[in-house]
Amino acid sequence: MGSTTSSATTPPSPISGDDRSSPARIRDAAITRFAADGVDRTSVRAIATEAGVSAGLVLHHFGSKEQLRAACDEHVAGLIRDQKHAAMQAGAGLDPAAVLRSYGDGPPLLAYLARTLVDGSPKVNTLIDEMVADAEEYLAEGERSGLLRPSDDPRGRACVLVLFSLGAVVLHEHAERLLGADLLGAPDGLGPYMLPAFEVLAGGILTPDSYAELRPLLEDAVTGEET
Amino acid sequence: MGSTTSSATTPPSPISGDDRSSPARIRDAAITRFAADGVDRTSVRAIATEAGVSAGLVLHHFGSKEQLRAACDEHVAGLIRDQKHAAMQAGAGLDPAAVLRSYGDGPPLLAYLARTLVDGSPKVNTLIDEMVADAEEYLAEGERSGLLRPSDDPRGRACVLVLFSLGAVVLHEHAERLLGADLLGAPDGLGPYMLPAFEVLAGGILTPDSYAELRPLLEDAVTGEET
DNA sequence: ACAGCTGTTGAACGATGGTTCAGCGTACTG
DNA sequence: CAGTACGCTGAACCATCGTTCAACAGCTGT
Repeated sequence: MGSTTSSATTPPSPISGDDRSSPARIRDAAITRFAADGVDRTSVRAIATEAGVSAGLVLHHFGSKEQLRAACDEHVAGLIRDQKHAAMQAGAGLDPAAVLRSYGDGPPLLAYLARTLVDGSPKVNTLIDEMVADAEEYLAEGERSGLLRPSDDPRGRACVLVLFSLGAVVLHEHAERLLGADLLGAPDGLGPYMLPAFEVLAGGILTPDSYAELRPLLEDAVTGEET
Repeated sequence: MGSTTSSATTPPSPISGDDRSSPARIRDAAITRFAADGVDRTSVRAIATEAGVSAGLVLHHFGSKEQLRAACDEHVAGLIRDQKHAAMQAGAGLDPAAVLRSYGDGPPLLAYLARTLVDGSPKVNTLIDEMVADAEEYLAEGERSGLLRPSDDPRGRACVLVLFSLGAVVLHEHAERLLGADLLGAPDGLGPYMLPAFEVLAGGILTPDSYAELRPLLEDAVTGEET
């Protein structure tokens, strides 16, 4: 769009009110586009347009699309870590995705994470590992305080809870269609998902009697198959 | 690769022992490649190579890559429905993915489903809706028989359980890394995931006291935000 | 004022991929 | 045996995309 005739005092800040440096603008534009359309369906030119720069500048700053993607992974992982540590001071508990929904202004972190979780990325993998470790610690703490039931396999339980929570985030499109719940946005609109999820996770679905009855059956079935 | 000088009695069955018709071979090859690499990263030529035909024939039979993808969606959805109805005679219960793991010989249905769940497809969407409806029915039956706890929101509970189960399947790569569990293969190797998952889903993670205590808090928080 | 550096652009190149098409061989039909 | 239809191939076409490169503008130091 030609505002080429206007002022243009300095190369930076060519379009609207965004006075950050070009690399930062490009990185956030890439995160936004990657989150919305996926990495493969996003072209370097589309990122450049979103950032208000030329395609050449994107490659000039980041070398290649793959390196840009790696930079986005690292940046998002860092932001999520910061957000998480800030939330740990407060006391956001079990849901590892809860701490990310409050992030409103910047790039769409949860949507980017949902994409990257299925595409695969070493940086995000270690982030997930950290989430599991944090969850395990949280669960142990809740166990000590009498809030949570003890588990036969604390680490396994932490892994499963993280998988459940992030899996629902990855399937946010279906959660929207099935329940009308927006898992990516602000905590508003979470209710239709959060209430039944809490019911299931808090109290389970089995009656106490059938739990005691079915438990050894499953253990035998699984261990019997693993010979 | 010329075996053009040889026999070639009939155009079909050009390579190894696969006497199915070319469209069926192409469709299954596409399902395999789509499941392994994703739709975007799979070229028509790669599908043709996997099926042992030329790229032109793929488009000759299916019109376009997108129509081929739609045909794969429909075929996989049909196979899953058959598999599900066959399993309903037996009695495979809660886990909607369990019925698909037993499918060993044909194309990788679960892996294809995991890809398509995030890419989005109308055909698969209605399949998921059916899974939720089936799960709700199963849960109601278990409720009546005294096996399962009653729920304040039966449909919400069914949705959440399907989301958890399919979400874990979509994140099978992380389940493998975190737990060493293979969520796509045969029921062997499921143990490291299934045991803690059963523990969480069956009995919940909260102690009965804290459940009764926390429950109204969450309800107030959610409904209070939804004004 | 001159040289040099940095940020930036626009055009161009090579590769890949989806799609089209003319032609070839084989099987059925009259 | 002639003719038509069909399955199938290989080459070619065109768009898109990642990437490279020469050139340009503004700032900086001398």
